[in-house]
Amino acid sequence: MRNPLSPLGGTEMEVLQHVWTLRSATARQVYDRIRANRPIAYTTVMTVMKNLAGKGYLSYEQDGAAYVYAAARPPEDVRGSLLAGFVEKVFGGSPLSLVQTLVEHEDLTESQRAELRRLIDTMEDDDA
Amino acid sequence: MRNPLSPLGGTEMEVLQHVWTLRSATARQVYDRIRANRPIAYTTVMTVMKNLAGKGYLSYEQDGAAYVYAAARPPEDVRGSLLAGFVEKVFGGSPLSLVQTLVEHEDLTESQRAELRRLIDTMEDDDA
DNA sequence: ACATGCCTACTATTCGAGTCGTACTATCGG
DNA sequence: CCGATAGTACGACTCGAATAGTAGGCATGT
Repeated sequence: MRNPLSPLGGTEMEVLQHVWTLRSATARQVYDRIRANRPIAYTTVMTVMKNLAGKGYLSYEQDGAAYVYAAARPPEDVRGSLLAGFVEKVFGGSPLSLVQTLVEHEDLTESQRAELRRLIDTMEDDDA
Repeated sequence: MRNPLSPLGGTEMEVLQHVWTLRSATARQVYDRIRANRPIAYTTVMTVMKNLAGKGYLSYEQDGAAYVYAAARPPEDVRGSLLAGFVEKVFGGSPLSLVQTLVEHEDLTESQRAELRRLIDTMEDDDA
């Protein structure tokens, strides 16, 4: 795909999420966690993690026989980049359209909406 | 890609956006609009549009020699689905994390943030 | 009638994500 | 020292998105 909507595929994101959650993880750990949800081969997880390392999303260091992977870039940066691309390509660059769609499609609870408001208030306080 | 992050690629989204904007469009019209931004072959646009029709995103009817394409699904539905998948895969299913990242990474102007607040207020009014 | 131009149909190629198998290696308990 | 266990390296194959070339059809003006 010469022009992907996202530079990361579904499985790559899945692996990344697990590593982020665990802070640092071996292929085995990630494999076990994914396995809890769906079938996948151990070698597939390994390959994906190596690819992610090759793309600069993960770093690793050797611990005995195994590699221990950790985030090479702050999760928030990665999410931010992905989000920016998504807003651009799906919502024509309008973050507001995105939020509008979000509140219309996702069923937010009362408390979630309150939280959302708080978030925006905080943001405005920040640069006030 | 057996497990894509998004069911649509970058060029497919690009074409879709143009058709949505134009309400209905021929391959030629979309081709011209994309051409204004980057080089692409006319036949590529045709192929993509046909693919999108095959996937149920576009419909078409014959007008003389040419096909006129139009949205087969409401843009908001499509955006909603894509967004839901995105929230799930990139933000672990938390719309709030997404918004948080949004306000931190996108440089929103004062008026955009005000608009954002208004959006949420409206939402709460709606189901109150 | 015919060339010109625009359209479609069909086909092909490339590339990356996803998936996994096999073979090799290293570590550790006994 | 040796087998079992667990890890790595490497390679292979599929599929879909992206890209585009070529062939053929149908109008229209001269």
